[in-house]
Amino acid sequence: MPARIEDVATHAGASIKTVSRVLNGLPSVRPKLRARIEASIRALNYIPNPSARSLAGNRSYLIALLYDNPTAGSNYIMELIVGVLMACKNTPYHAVLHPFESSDDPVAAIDGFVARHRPEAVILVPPHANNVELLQRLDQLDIRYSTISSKSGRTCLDVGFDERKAAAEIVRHLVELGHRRIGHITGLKGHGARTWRLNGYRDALHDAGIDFDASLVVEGDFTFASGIAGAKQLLDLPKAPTAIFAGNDDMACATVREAYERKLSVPGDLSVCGFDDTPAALLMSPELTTAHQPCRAMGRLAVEHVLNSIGSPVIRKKVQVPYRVQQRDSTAEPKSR
Amino acid sequence: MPARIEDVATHAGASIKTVSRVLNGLPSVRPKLRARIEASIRALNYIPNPSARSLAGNRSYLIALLYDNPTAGSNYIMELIVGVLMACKNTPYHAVLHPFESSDDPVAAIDGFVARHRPEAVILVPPHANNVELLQRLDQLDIRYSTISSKSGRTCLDVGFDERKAAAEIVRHLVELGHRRIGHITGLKGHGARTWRLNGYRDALHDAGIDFDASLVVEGDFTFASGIAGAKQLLDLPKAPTAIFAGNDDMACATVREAYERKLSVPGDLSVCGFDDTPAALLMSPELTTAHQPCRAMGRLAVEHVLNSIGSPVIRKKVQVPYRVQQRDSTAEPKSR
DNA sequence: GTCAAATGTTCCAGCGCTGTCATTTCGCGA
DNA sequence: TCGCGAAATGACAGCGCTGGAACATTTGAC
Repeated sequence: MPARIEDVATHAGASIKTVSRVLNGLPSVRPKLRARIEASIRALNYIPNPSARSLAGNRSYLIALLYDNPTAGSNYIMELIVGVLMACKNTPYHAVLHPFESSDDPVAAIDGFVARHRPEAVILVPPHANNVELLQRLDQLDIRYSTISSKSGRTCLDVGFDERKAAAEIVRHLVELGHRRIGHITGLKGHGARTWRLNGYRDALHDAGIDFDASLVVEGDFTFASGIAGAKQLLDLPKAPTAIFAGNDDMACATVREAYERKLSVPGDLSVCGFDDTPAALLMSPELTTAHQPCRAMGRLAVEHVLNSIGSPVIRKKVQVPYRVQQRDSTAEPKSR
Repeated sequence: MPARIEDVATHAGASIKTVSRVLNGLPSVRPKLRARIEASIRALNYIPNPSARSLAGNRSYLIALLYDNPTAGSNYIMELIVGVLMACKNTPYHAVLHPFESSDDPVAAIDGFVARHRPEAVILVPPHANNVELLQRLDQLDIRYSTISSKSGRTCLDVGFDERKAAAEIVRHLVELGHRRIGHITGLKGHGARTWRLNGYRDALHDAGIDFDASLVVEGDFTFASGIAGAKQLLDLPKAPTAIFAGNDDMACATVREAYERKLSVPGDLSVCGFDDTPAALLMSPELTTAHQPCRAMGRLAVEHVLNSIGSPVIRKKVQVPYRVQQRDSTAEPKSR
């Protein structure tokens, strides 16, 4: 049987309540007693019983991670999870994963989930992070949350990185290589990522004094299939682009595939870049030039910030983590300049 | 304030204890009363307080998923997690993820984890699933566990699929295309996957009446880098193979890369197949022929079986799920036959 | 119709901790 | 040295549920 708080109290010659104070980092314990109690805790290898703690304190010590049901290869979520778990490690909090379809009624899903687990904090990933109704419901329930890369302004606390600047940096890299006709396959409408990356693309063109050509921007939805369609559309253009900036890595892979189908070499005949730096970016041949999305850091920060905000009034702020553009082998000078 | 068990009892005109029996599926409640109580539960939208339940019943309702700290792109774990979460959905159990380095002292790590969370069941993924010391410790602690694809015979309950047969099927596919010189890049020593896949390779050669040629089998460790090294070694052979069966998809991707470096076309000059069917297999050009590893199903089954075994004596059995060989575009007839 | 066995129900204590509030101790100035 | 207010400490109830024992009711055999 593991040690209980009572055992620690006896061992340290203090009262249960005082031990509790030490455990919870409350003030009003003299340093000397505190040290003695801490020693007893270590000596007895005492670990508070989480259930008893939750019950008595009416707290769950739970952080929920809400994300869309991953279809396949959601490396993004996996990395985020790693970051979240790492951040929880040295806290009494513990993460509960809750994947759920954005197609279901999200507010009802939240209500059910909250009733069941009573999380003290929630972390939301797009698309849920963009769902204003959902965020409002959480505010109503007085549950602190932080979002990852939310495009919604009303978010309580958002962690992300400057996707617009990263996209611009990628496109600038293409411009510097000598490309003038640069295509873009966009992400899915409604996602912040779509807008930011598209805007970054436009920024870079503008900075380089290249006129925006609407025919060089085609609609995608972040899937491989949409990348194929987008690449076809761009490469069928009377004056095809010499480089394509795809809105994410999957669509970039699709673009490479379509280029190969047309016997175009990458990067010889066509430069391709993606966005996200998924593991596939390194497995591809050639390795994909892309922007590295710092998922682990974002997960970690989301946890740290949201835990800080528990018990405090709602703060609204945006936190940005550094990103990195990975120049690899899928981009090169255009053949004819 | 949410409803408590007492409210349900009052509402249904029964005692608290009887409601508790209904909640826990215990016998000794007349169908009529049971139905009335169930109606009250729904009417009041009652959900038992998990902390109170755990505290009073001295149970945690926790299933731990132990895995190695994923370096990157661990789609395998992600899919497993999805399966595990799905299986927990309609049980009172809830999953705790615990990634930890296999290089640390695993037994100490387990002891710490168990002390903190007191999981009622544990699911282990390789390499931890192969760690006999770890499994013994869990037996000592009287914690039921199930393993995924463990190569250890002493495992309590293992969920996997017939990797040997799957590998043989892949190699047979190459043989049927007309290949006679088929190379193999192995997995990391110590992993069951390495042995099973290698044995499957040998089985298929044997069945086809092709003599085993040790020079066609080179050491890999499941990483991309080792795949490059392995492919180099095989393609440098005086009589290079016309097809390479890599021990996993990452090494297959590396083989494709190395082929491209040498201006060999895939599958024209060299057929390549992998194993696992990671998302990258579909993003590659050409799409990779590979064996689909049914991770979700394995995660789900592991949960279901291990939950059944809680409270019962240890059962030792192996459960196998169906796999699927995905024939795609990275394999074709050899050029010269 | 009777009685014992079987089935179903109620009562009560207590799981291990925290919150409230009463009590003790301390530090400091007079 | 004493007295006082503030800080430190402790006693106790109770969080919501389950387990076991005691009690009540039903069932079935004769």
